[in-house]
Amino acid sequence: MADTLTQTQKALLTLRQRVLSGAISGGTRLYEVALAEELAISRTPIRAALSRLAEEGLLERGRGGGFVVRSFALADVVDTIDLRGVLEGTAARYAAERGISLEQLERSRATLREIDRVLATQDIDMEAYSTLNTAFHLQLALMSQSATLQRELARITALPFASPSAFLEDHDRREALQRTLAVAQAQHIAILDAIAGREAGRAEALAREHARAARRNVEFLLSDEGVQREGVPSLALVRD
Amino acid sequence: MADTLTQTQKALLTLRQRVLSGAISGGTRLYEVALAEELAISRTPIRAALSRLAEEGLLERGRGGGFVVRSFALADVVDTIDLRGVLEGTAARYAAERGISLEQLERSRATLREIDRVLATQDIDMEAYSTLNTAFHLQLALMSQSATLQRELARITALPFASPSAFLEDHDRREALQRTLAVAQAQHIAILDAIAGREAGRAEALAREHARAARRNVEFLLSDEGVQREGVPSLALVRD
DNA sequence: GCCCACCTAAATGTATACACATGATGATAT
DNA sequence: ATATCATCATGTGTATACATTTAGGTGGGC
Repeated sequence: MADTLTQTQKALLTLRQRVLSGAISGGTRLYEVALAEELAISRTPIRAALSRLAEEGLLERGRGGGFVVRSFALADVVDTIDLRGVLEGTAARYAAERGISLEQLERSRATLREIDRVLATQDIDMEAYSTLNTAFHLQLALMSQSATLQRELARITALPFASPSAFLEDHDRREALQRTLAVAQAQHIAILDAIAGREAGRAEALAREHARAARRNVEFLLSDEGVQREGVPSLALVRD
Repeated sequence: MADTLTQTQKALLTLRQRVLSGAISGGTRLYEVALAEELAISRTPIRAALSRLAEEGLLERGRGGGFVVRSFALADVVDTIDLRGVLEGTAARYAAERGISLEQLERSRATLREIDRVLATQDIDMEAYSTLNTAFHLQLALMSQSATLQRELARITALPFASPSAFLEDHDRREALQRTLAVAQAQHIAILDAIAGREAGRAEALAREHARAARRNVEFLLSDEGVQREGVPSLALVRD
């Protein structure tokens, strides 16, 4: 059967979920034997899963073997979001410098039109926005025409707090959210416009600034005025 | 005994060397059983080694399991070097924005003075230069005060052709080499000067341009006028 | 009282037998 | 002649027994 999950895949899904949800806190060492017993899976697939989680950047290899859950301070979160901005800025610059096909341009414009449609409604469908937003950022990576850049962006973006659509779920105040999304969409449009107009420097600067909004969001959430961090899935693995 | 290599380490060293040297060409699939027989090591440590090489970016996981040696086209090489420039540019900018300690500044200045000394001799000690050059680039990463950035720079730099000291071994013409190194050293000095003077934009631009020199070097080596690629270790895993 | 060596428990490292998935091959029926 | 299905070869997936390493505690000697 093709839909049967291997033991490695089961372990991978379970452990990834546990780490991302914060069920296992940063710095915790993961012992193969303990996990094997608990998940009723032998050590071999557990090791394979741990190894892949290390590839994803969720675990670190400890000295003398073993794996430890990676621990992220606020500074790490901010730096990682900024780094996404730098990489997306580079992607935008490449897209502008190298030029993109009419098909690519039209596809991205269509995505932005759909986002406009979602934002026009009174009660915004956040899941739809999130999907479309992620799609636009993915298209931006593709427009760079650099496999290297796509790869590194995918790596960074795999961290939940560095994803382009992080921190969208938890806005308690509707009007603040609508304003934020309107600004973000204006930046999307400007980035694509700069790329279409071959304005490389402008495209890069805009994409950097776009990520900066996410950074402000985090800083607000983790400030005293922010909501409880408990309710924010993207921040589950961030330590105090 | 502490100096005894585990089987995994043996396999890792052997396989890494084979991939880096080009003994196994890009796109080749690596079979566990074959490697296990050949290296007289059981499959378990072989798998562990392959997994770590995938983490290092030298192998890719194939569909349906298995590992394949990653294949780099010229475009990938150029993009990766450029990416190093972008990341080092960001490191330089952070260093300038955030400020560095006097100890850090003096340490880097000392490194640059040593490079000056090496370059002043008639017959340049390339190994000494390479070591010092690598040290300076490492210090630049540290000055960023961003663990995230340090991590990503280390990842990129692990690829032989993206290392700051790549392509130093194979210059046939001495005077061209001396000119290249003099320019590079001038850039080093300017970058550190910009950081010390808190000139963030200048620091970033200079670090980017510094990587561009490596890019020009590759493009020359792979052009018709360049030497045979065979003699260039850094390019062993680059495909035609 | 302190330090060093040894011991032990608990962890990872290793080998290997077997299970399972997949794709190639060839025989057979239509 | 071709399509289909059984069979087999070859790969990874999994479990498990055993080896090895190492950290920590405990004892003895100085």
